[in-house]
Amino acid sequence: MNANPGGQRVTAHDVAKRAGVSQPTVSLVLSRNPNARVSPATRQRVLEAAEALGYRPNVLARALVRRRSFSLGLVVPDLRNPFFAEVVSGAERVAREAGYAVLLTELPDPADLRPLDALRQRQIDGVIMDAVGATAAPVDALADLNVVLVDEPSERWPGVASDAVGAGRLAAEHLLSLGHREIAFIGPALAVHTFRMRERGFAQALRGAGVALPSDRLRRAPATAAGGQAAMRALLAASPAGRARPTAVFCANDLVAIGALKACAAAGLRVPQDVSIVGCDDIEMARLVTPELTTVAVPARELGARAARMLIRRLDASADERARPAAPQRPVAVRLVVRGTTAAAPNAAAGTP
Amino acid sequence: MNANPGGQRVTAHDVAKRAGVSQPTVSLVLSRNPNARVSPATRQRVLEAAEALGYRPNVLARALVRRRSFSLGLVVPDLRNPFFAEVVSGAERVAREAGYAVLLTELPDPADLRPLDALRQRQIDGVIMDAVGATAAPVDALADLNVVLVDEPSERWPGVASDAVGAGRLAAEHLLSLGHREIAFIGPALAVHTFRMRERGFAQALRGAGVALPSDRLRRAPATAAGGQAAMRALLAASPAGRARPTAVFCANDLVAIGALKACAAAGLRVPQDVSIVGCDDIEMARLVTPELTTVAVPARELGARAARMLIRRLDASADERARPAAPQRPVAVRLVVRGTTAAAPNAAAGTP
DNA sequence: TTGTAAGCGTTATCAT
DNA sequence: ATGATAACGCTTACAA
Repeated sequence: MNANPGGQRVTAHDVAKRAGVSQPTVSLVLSRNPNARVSPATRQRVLEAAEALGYRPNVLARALVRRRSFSLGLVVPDLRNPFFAEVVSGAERVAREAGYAVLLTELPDPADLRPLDALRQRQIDGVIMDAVGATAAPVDALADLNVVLVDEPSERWPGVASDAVGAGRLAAEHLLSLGHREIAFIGPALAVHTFRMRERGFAQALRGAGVALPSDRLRRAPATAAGGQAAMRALLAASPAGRARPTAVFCANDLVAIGALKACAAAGLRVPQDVSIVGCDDIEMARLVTPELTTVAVPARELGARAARMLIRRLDASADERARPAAPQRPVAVRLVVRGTTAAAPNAAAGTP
Repeated sequence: MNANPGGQRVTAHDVAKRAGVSQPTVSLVLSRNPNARVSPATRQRVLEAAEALGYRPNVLARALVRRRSFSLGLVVPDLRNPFFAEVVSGAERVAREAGYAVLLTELPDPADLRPLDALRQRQIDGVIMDAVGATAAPVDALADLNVVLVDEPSERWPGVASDAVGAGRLAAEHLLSLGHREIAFIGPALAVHTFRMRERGFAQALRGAGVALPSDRLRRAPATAAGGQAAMRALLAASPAGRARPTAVFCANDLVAIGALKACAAAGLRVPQDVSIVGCDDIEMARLVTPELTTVAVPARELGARAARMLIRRLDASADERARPAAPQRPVAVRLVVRGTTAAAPNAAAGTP
């Protein structure tokens, strides 16, 4: 059983026979560098024979002898997160157009690194890893593998990242320019680098403008809609105590912001009249909620595309080039997208930047 | 250059040398069926040597000789569509746990089938294709390939599908039971089978209850939020003519429904008091809009998982088993999820089923 | 310019 | 029970 389930019948040998040449000649004309010179006549015959037989080279065999599989691993925690889906989509497109196959794997449990091993056994030329807290565990699971990290800086491996500090700053400047002074932040614990930087950029910009971000206005929550909802609820509940309710909130990503938006609606607060909300990422969903979410757009797809390009460039480079650390990349620019969830602070003259 | 970019140093040969056995013996003890008998002593030595050297078999070499790559193609039109992302996620998990690699490729242009060829050259054992209108073009691009289709019935290849007719029926019954009689439908052109069936189930159930679905209440629109928004706007604009405005709308998927929801908000209509909306799919977004979307849940992840299981089962089957058409699968069940966008019809006693 | 020979790292079929 | 030996389909010297 299992005789040839994959299909694939005709080999370079068959083509050679039909063209009346030797098998290596077929290889020479079909796959190799253009400087391998072969007489136009035989080249023609080989091409015709290949065409006639519908020959498709066996990439696995080629990989075996060339020790290069032209395939890339692509590792994300969870494809259902729209941000990761964008990254994957961008990376896949670049890889495909460069002739690389993409071996996709989710890494639901960052402690279980067997998926990485499976990729290595398949002789991937390199791997793109997104937000897997790569700083910690995988050090030896990734040993002697060409790695490019997305949104997770590392001394050991090159990577691409968005301008997370800038994202936080943009959000802060926007809210400040609308006259907000009572401002809160909702974001996850500091483990994930990108979130940490967004928070830092935001806090710095506030501080620079002389606006405080006291600890009771800094809520930690999982980077999900449910997390944002709960945090916003807590924020609103806590406020009556002494201080005024915040008039604006920056959320570490759009899902959190959308959760916060729901919490406001549930509490009978109007957005943006009573409270302004700014998200981050600009996932599709941001345009689908009502009011549409003001957010900082992070080009996730471009991030994935860049990661793939960087990895492929490194693979094409010589071994010693690859050995020395890559020049740090400029972070990918982000931009503020003003939509419907932000407005001038209540009881304050706007436009005082 | 390009010397060994993939890593991978130690081979079965190295293990054999260290264990003092022949290389095939290593293969025998490590990879093969348990009925291959080898003395406990040598087995032990081989295992130790492999462990010590950190040996990882080269799956490509294995694939070459076994003519079985243990890798699957996974083809979707667009990963950024959350429904497809779910399908991919489900399929990937099953494949991974069964020891298969997943070669993911987007097929942005259904007319350009080169990505399929790239997969075939990599000797995939089979391929899962989602909603690629597989009925038309790919017939020979998929020739002698093990194919499983998702949500696209075909006489030629087996597949998995959700109960699309049932989805439409559930939506209709829900609206009817709420007392709605002035009902509209928004969906894309009839090319995609699943959408066609949802529409059919919906229309049939209405007809069965003696409720008409006149052509001016059947709007065609792309299966996107923008499409739904435009269609809903048109629906509201057209209504004043003679007939009463519809009190309820069923949308072919959640994105369309969310667009419709936005159009209602823009028109100053309250949902669900003035108009009820039902979506289909139950993507995450459905719970994030306000009010939360009533919808028919389609287990997309389960769909992907089933497709992978079906494909793998076929691959494990004998060639002649595979030759005869697979028994048609029961469609995956769907279920109504009542949330906030549906309510009793205005000016009508509810609960008259 | 082209054919011959060797080998990539496995598995599979034999002997022994 | 284990070791030679021959594939698998291709690329890459090296001869001719």
